[in-house]
Amino acid sequence: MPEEARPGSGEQAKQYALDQLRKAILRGEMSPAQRLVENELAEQYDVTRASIRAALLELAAEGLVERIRNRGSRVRVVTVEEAVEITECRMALEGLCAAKAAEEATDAQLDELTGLGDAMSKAVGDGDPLTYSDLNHELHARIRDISGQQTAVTLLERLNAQLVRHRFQLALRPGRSQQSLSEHLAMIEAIRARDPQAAETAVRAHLRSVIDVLSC
Amino acid sequence: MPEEARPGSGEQAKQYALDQLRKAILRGEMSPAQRLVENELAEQYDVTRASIRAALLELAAEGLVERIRNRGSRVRVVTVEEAVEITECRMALEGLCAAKAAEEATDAQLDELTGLGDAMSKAVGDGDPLTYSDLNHELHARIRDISGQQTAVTLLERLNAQLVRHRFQLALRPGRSQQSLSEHLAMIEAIRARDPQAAETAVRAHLRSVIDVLSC
DNA sequence: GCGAACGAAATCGTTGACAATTCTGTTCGC
DNA sequence: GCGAACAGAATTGTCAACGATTTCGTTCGC
Repeated sequence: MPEEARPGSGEQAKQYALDQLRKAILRGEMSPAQRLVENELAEQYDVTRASIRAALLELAAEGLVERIRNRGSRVRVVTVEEAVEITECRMALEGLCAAKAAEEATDAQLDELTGLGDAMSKAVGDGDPLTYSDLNHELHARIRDISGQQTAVTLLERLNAQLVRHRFQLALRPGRSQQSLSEHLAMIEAIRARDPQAAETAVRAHLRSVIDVLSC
Repeated sequence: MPEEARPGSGEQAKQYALDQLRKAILRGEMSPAQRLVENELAEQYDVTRASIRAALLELAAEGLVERIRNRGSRVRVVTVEEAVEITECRMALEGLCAAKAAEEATDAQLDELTGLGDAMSKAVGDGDPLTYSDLNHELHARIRDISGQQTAVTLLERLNAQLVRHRFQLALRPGRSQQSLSEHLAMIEAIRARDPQAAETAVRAHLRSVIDVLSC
């Protein structure tokens, strides 16, 4: 355990604890369903229990941890059924974002998407599923940002955070990258054509295929 | 101010404070952008400041209040632009719910929707926009529930809570009820026909028209 | 030997006080 | 008269201790 003191004293303890905890959960450093005891975390991160408590409350609102009255907190375990539900919601919301992105993207932004597509093609060609997975995530994030739909962006970021554990599984399936790649390229092409309807359809088709892979 | 003591001592103070505050905000008892001072609220609801604090944190996560570091909390003011964004997200998510509802509704549930439609027609015929607005809300809620998509239901409930203030405005526009009614009846008809595609389209058309009314 | 009541340990919920930050009204210098 | 520095008040953020609830191991009765 590193137990390093936190850097700037001006930094707020609760925010620090929140960031550290979220990072740890997203990195998968907490095993699923692991108990999160407030006292232990307080000592580990060198903040008071009240700060940990506030952070855990916020993480619970984000859906990353589960709190049970007088019984403590655990990292939330997302079942396959929930992962499917979450992906269905992503389908709806990312479809919206893609349509708006197709309408509002600047030429520079379109070039950026094209570049991402090329990098993804290369990663698949090189047989590098980890890099591909990262680029995959970056592409979805860029489309969200380009849409300018702040409400949808916030919702999607929360939803995605809950899927970290299922993402690994998905990325490493043999043959998955190839299919995924063509779907992603279709998304990019539709946005480049500034065709909202086609962009939405492409994103939905892609996430539909993610759901199919998830549920088997 | 009633300043009544809370009923069961076994009830958790934070939960009590959270419920009371949420209710007060949803009822519009807090004027927009009103400052929410932790000490005042603590005294008003007869709980400690820590409980109020935890409740405010949770409400902030729900998007009902806004917190600024060292400056306090206010009830969040939803601009028209944000209301449009929120309604766009509703369009995506309620479209999903309607499609699933069309697939999974039982006969009894379909009858219930039909009954709601009849009541809505009657309310419009009677020129009773308030009752109509309530039924409107109930219909959307029932469709959500029937879909069984718990993730979408949770997201939608949060989004809807943020729109309370804009709902009144909308309901009282002259002639609005008639158009809204026909859109709602179309939604019900599509679900009764167990046609997911049509149901989604109908819901989207309805919310698209809500957006049009909102933005002018 | 087995189940139910009991008690100790662990953990969360709550409390009141203290420290840090921000805002506001005032005064000083120009 | 006007803007900047300053002190005071108000408010939030943090802390350590106390009280309540749940859990788990133990013992008692049958």
